[in-house]
Amino acid sequence: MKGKEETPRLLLRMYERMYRYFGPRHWWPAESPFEVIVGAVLTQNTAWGNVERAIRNLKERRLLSLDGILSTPLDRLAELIRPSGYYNLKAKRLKAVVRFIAEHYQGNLDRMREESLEKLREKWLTVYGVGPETADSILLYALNKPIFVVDAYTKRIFSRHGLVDLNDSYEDVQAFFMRHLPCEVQLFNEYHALVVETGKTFCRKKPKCEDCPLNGIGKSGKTLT
DNA sequence: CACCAGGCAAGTA
DNA sequence: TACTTGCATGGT
Repeated sequence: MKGKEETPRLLLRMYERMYRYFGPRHWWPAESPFEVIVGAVLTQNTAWGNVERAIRNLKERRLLSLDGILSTPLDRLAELIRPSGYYNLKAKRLKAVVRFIAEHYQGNLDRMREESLEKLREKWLTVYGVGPETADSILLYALNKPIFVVDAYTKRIFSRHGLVDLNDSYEDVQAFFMRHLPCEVQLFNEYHALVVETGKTFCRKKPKCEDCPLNGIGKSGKTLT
């Protein structure tokens, strides 16, 4: 009864700690909403640096567009995105994604933005290669819809602090954050970006927990793993 | 050298 | 519903 009511303040304090440590992340790093969508697929279980090369390859050939990806043969597309890993798989996924945008919205992302968050999420989840995190990343970072993005770092960090369970489902964890945080696009944008930065910096194989901005906060004063 | 990164789908029990 | 496996490059 009393612990539940302070969760919102705790989550905001953790946000403040990360923000003061790292500053604004300026996510998503892309020049256009379409580039966000492509990046969201390419970064699946892949380091962002590898994605940047793949995106650069597409840009150099001026193929980073709906028509560009639609008209590029599958093998050719796979070759261009090779640095991002899983390239055969991701080439198919990119094709499915651009087909979806073309067929349902005439290739117009502004039109897509007019639909409700709930409807869009449901539709994106039917697209081949688009799971919950990719769908939510697109909704938040390409379409500016207020939804909280969960990833592996989110589960690691917040389960370590005793706020969620490691084997909670994606939607469980997402519901936790959306229940306790103000529903604001800008907050969700910065929050997830800061979680990823914190995870990358302190929560990898050789964690330097002693400098983590989240140390000693909340119920578990322990360090991250 | 092994291990892992801003997941997902398909197959199995 | 809840595991398991394949997908693959590049950095540490």
